[in-house]
Amino acid sequence: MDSQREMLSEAVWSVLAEQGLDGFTVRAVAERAGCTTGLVMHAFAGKRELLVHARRLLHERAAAAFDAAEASADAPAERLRAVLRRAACLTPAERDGARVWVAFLAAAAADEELARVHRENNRAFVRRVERLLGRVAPDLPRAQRAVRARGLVALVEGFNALAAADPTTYPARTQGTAIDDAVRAAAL
Amino acid sequence: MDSQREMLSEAVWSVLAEQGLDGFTVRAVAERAGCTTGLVMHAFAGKRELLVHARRLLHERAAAAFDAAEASADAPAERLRAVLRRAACLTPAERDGARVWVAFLAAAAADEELARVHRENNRAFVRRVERLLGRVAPDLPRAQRAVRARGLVALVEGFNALAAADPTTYPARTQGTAIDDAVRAAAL
DNA sequence: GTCCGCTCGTAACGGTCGTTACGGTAACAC
DNA sequence: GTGTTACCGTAACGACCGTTACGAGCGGAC
Repeated sequence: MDSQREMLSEAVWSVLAEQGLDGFTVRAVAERAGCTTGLVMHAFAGKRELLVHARRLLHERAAAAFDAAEASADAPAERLRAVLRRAACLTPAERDGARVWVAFLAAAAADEELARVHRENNRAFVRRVERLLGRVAPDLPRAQRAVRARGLVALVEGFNALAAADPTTYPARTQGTAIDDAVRAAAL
Repeated sequence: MDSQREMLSEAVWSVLAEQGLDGFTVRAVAERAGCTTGLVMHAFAGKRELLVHARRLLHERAAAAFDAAEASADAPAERLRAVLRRAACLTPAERDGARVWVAFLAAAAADEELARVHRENNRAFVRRVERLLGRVAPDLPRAQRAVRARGLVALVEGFNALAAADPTTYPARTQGTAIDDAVRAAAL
């Protein structure tokens, strides 16, 4: 069943957010999901496939959230701003997502398939930002647009990584205004 | 001996850069250092202390490199630019450092002491950027300076994290020009 | 009612982990 | 030369890991 795989992937997120990569074991996921390792190993071929599915599902949900954020505004600059703010983890609940993201990134360092999934997802996000930035500043040369889009992505993901470990130094208000400033600067 | 602890910490970096957090075992570190687990456990009380020492040493070396970068220029804007470029991992050799940084960040999610060390180090870096930015734009209100400094730090660390996993999408030239643009925008 | 196939909990296996205990050995005082 | 001490390699222990094997339970086909 596919809904069970999704439920298990959500358990993976929960474990990663709470216990980090070290605490991510098949047993911990099973306990979090309220089942035993038997179900986990029945739904997935192994631990690696469990991680990859959770990573892919995370991206699918994020992409859907970005689509909704885009549709929530009309002005090009407002659309870009809405997507970037959505990518940033500004609420405490979303901060768990940032911890999960860092865990996936660290896991990708030793797993080529996870690294490939990460690259695909991040490149899709870069293309989205490039497209939105192209609407905001149509006269911007392609090369400059590529640089500025990557800068915006790095800013947001950097905030995510840093706020996951130190939310006091990187509160939501600071992230929000820094993102707004960066969007304004990129549009010039 | 203290030089042995440094040598072991360098072995920790090497293992983290090459095999990630999963490959970080006491045995792997010993093999990389050309010794056995006996020496490792004699030099450190346990695996956790080994990680913490490697993290602290990484910060000390980075701080020294930042001091040197600051001293390499006279103009305030140039100093800020030099420090931020030093913080970014632009050469292939430095990219290992970014992978190590991501691994430490992920490990800090489950280890409060590692998280504390990370926060201390990152806050020190934020203060450094704030101080340099204050020289570049003395009239900037304190609150705005705090926001812009954190934005610069997030940009650089975001580039590090993203380039560690996908150096093709985030080449050195792109990072460098994005950082230069951001410094210019922050100085206004 | 009976059989079958699917689901998933249970138990165990081999392996690797962090850590501990112990012994060999080299350097040094005398 | 001999005793002492600190260093560190060796081996092993208990714990926990991913994975496998197996069987109980159960709904559907006929």
